[in-house]
Amino acid sequence: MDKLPRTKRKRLSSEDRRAQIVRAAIDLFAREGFQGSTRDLARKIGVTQPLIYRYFPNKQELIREVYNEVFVRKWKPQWEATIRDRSRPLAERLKTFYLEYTSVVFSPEWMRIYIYSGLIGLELNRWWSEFIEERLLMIICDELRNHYSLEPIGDVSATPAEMEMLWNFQGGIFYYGMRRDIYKCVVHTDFERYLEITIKVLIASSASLLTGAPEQLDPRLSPDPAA
Amino acid sequence: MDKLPRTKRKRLSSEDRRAQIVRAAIDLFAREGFQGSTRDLARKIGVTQPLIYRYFPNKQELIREVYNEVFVRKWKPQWEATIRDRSRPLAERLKTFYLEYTSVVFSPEWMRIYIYSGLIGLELNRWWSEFIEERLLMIICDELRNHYSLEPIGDVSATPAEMEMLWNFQGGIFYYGMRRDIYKCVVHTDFERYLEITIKVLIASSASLLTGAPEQLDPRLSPDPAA
DNA sequence: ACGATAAATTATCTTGTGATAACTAAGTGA
DNA sequence: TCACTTAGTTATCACAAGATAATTTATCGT
Repeated sequence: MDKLPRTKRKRLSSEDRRAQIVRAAIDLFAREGFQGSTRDLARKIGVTQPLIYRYFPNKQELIREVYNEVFVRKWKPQWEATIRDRSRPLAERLKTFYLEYTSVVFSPEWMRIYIYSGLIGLELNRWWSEFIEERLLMIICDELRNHYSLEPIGDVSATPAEMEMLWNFQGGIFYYGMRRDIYKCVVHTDFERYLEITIKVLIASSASLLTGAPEQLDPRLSPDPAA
Repeated sequence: MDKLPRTKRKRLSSEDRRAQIVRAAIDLFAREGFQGSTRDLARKIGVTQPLIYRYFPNKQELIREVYNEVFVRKWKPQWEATIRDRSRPLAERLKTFYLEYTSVVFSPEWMRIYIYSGLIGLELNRWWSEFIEERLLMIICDELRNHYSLEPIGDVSATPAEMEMLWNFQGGIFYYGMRRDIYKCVVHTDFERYLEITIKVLIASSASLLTGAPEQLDPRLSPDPAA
């Protein structure tokens, strides 16, 4: 069919070709799930299908590599420092972090592959949830406690109610992306606004959870919470 | 192989067989996604594979039937009345409804098929999201406004901020089920407790959204909010 | 320029799956 | 009881997909 010019078309270095295959695989699997065929994959990058098997012993290994690329390599350790930087207000730190985080996570590749893998039973999602819990939610929990001047997480571990509150927060953000980017639903506010609201709700609800003293939820509609 | 006794093994009525096929298909597709084969399906119910094609012209039609069974037929219109029943406190109505609702939705079949279909691009999920928005969130919005003695939704339509707040609430509940039943993560509180907390947060956050007056979030940890 | 190395292709095997057509036999009614 | 209807089976096709072996050829060091 569309045979591209034969000359100058071949012989990438081993590493380049491998990287190219992984990139194309991410795109393919995000679109069609892991049943996307190696033939389609090969066609996408203009090589023959058996070439894939020079770089990956089987399809499973290719899928595993896609995982690493899409999930593991995209988590920036510096994010943890951003959330912990107490020279800035907590709400601001959370907003900064989540804008960066979602700029990675709110992509069709990330979300679709995440979900496909969860359904296919590859235990990735549980692993990722545990990762999020340890590396993100625990830190936020710590900062929320600090915000209300309570003991850090090191001393008293997060309560079930705290964890669920944080998961509710995290889940809501994830679901916003699902509705907007996967289901293509109409969302009612842009993400930044959504984030502002939901962060305020988080901080306010932990107020009552932690101190028993409710805090103003939405400053827009009431006087400055300096009271 | 395991040929079952030949006698007395055949001739279900057309309707019974059809229903049996759909039931088995729900189970199969929930487990393996829509690429689950008609052969596996037939084997499950002990008939030959071509028999499926006496009841469904092709696999797509079978999938469509699975949809109807799993989603459309399981929504109970009376749920809407439950939420609207103003003789009971709003928090109580919401809890009652969501306990019933999640007794349907928090099943591997429902959730997995929901997600598979969303990824496969069968527009079901968008359709369902719109359904939820119209038949559930709008009603809750109405009741929240009534709770704070504001105009009903008929007069002033839901604001973007209200819709997102409600989606955050709904999404959090959905995500709880995902983590618990699909990803098999450890959840930190049982669902009933989670529901109580999240309903309180919803009502409290709409307080400030609607009236500007914050409400007590968690009565457990503070004095009676009669102050 | 040449020959070794390895990148890439061709040809092919096997298996699984959606789908169809022709045939078989269980139940039912006159 | 016999024939008619139809639930169910057998046999088979076409094709897509993972995987392998044998072969070809681009490229690079000498």
